[in-house]
Amino acid sequence: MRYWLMKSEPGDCSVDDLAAMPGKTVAWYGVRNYQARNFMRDQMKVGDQVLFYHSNCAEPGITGLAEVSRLAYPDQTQFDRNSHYFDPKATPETPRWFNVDVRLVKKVRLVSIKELRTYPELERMRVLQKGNRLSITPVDPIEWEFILGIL
DNA sequence: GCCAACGTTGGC
DNA sequence: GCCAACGTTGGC
Repeated sequence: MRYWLMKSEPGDCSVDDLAAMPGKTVAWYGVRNYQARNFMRDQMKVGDQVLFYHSNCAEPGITGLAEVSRLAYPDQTQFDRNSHYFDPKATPETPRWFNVDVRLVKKVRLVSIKELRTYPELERMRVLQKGNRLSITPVDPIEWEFILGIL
């Protein structure tokens, strides 16, 4: 089993939005970065554990624990002409973008990026590295355990 | 709103 | 295949 951190803009889908979804589950559509896509398509398994992270907002940080609830399948928005995520180069026969489903396990207290930076144990986390923009990053099991310990 | 960092695009 | 230009991300 692997561990991940997945960024979501709260204006788009906050942890409370996720909690209100049927089955507390959301399709993680809209990823248009190949590295992030490859993580979902090639590595994520049902049951993988996820840190749900609010990005691009007033208080960025971890706000929930979640898990992968469905293996990657073609992102439906790539075929939708009216979608912001429409990709003219993608076809149902040769889809380019994939997404998993993510289910909220539980909401947690906000662990801000500022707080995360205070722990030497977490200084190697991808999300804390300068210039990091990747919306999906692997989390070391040691880091996962440490974070569970401070919730 | 700023801007550094990074990814993608496309002309050559 | 190079690389300048452009677009996006996301903390601040």
